[in-house]
Amino acid sequence: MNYWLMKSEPNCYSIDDLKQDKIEHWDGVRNYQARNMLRDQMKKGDLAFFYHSNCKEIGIVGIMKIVKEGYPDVTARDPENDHYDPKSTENNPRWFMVDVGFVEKLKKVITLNSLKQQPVLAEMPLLQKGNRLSVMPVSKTHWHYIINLREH
DNA sequence: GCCAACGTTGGC
DNA sequence: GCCAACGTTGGC
Repeated sequence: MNYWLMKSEPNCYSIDDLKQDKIEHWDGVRNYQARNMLRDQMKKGDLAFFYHSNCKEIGIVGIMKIVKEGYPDVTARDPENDHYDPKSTENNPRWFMVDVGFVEKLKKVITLNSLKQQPVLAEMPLLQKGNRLSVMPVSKTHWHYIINLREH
């Protein structure tokens, strides 16, 4: 069982959207490192933090689970889509997505700032300088530590 | 294969 | 809106 953190800009797609949709494709990832994780490493049943980036209250806002493993991201082949990539073809798809299911919305956002205050989490990829990956792994230790920071 | 130019991400 | 950090592109 693996743990992940996945970023989304809430004005694009937020935890409230997922709460409403219950299950949604996690499409639009156009970075090879992130693509490889979506395609090769994410397994059904894995859990992931939903992270709001580029917004007023930056941080972890919820929990979701992987309900469908990596398959070709169809938005790459849609010329109308913002993430259209003409180099991705049906026989040789370049980009992948997974399906995620809503698990819970946190009562209170665990802010990026508060994560930075935790020495235990210093090694998290999320907190490393210049890390812009929109999908990244979370260690089991870090996962449980963060889970315990939740307010009930 | 190098690297300059450019685009994007995302915190502040 | 700024800008640092990083990825990608493409000429050579």
